[in-house]
Amino acid sequence: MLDGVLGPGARIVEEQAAAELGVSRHTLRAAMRQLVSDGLLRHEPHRGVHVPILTAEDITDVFRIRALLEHEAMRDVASRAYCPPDAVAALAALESLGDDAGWHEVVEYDRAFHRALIDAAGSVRISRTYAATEAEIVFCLVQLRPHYDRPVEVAREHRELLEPVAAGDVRKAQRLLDVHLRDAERNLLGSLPGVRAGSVSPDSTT
Amino acid sequence: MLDGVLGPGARIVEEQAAAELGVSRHTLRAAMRQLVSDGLLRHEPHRGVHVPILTAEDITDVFRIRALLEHEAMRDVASRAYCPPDAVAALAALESLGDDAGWHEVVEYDRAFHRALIDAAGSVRISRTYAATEAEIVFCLVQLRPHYDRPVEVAREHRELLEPVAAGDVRKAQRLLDVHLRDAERNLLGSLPGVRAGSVSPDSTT
DNA sequence: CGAACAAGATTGTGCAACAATCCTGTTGTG
DNA sequence: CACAACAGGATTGTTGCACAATCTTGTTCG
Repeated sequence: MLDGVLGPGARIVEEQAAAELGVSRHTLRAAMRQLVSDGLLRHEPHRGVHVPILTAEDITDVFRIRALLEHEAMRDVASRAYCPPDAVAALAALESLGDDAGWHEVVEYDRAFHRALIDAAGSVRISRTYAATEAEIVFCLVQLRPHYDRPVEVAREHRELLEPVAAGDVRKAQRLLDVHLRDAERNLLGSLPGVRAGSVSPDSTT
Repeated sequence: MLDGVLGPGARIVEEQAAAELGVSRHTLRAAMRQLVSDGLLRHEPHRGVHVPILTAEDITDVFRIRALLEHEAMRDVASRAYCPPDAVAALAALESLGDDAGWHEVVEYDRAFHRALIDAAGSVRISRTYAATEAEIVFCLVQLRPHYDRPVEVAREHRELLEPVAAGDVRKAQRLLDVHLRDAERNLLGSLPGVRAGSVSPDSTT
């Protein structure tokens, strides 16, 4: 629905958006309610909904709960030395990607890999929470368009991540996951503009 | 909205419920969507929403993510030796309760205590996730009405929990929290009826 | 120049209606 | 009698229009 076509901070006007999407206002409101509860939109009473502007704190916070969930899943999976088939498939897809692969493809398989790990933990509530977090993660990616490594690099890193899982080496798996997530967070924070154009608060020099 | 008046498994018919609450179907659907996203109701397309029936797996799952969130918050708070004022207040309220205090009051302050700990971790997403989990926890409590200790017992346990937090003893705080949560889970699982009356599946002896 | 005010825009909610889908009881057939 | 097809009612999903509540904006007046 808003895979990049709506800039951060953009306001969504119900009637206009409903007409654009060819649905009723009620239906649109229902859909937006869903997105608001997923954290993809912000809602203020009588002031409409708008695309949130990500701050460094937001990114840090997203990665905090992401790390929490993934570490739990990793501990669970690695302690059983269970290698999720979906993760293997995603890894294979990642490795088959050439250097000319699009950014979108890499992100897609990267997501699939991590999601496979999460789902393998066998908790519907962890999966559900991660789904919401994942939505915010791709939201970060869409807004920030960070630097990303060549597919072969990404694939190598994930293969290294999957190795100790299959071997049942919990400690090593956790350590690698920690590095992996910290790298991703740093990558995102690095591409965060210091001040977004047009939104400087002119309070001090009135 | 459904603090016990709606039994587990009960189906909610939109028109009827809307009339009862004196609101429009749209407003009711919006409210139910919210509750569904919070896990308090289940929704199946074209088949309406109904109050979920809790299984042992559900309780285990709820407590799994609850433990995850609380341990993270506990680690954060205890490592700073920070004693959340709201938790202290909740504890004081808990200690002022006599043995004749109602079940509802005890639960209320118990919730406030744990929520204070979570909020003190300073992550809006962790707080948000915990809010959803908390909703399911009280849902468990409402459905199962488990045995609960005398208020003075509950207060003592929470005071013991808060002590190492203030002292900055992360390890001890985590250990006590672990015991606390396992006890609560066991308590709930114990009060889970083996087979709920009226919903036995008559598949085997047709 | 700033505050009160009015007009317009937008959201929040309601009512009535209809298509799509599900559930249930009936009917016809072997 | 058992069973499948079918028709009817019930319920959900969506739509359109309407109006009150609230916010925003531009204007006027002191």
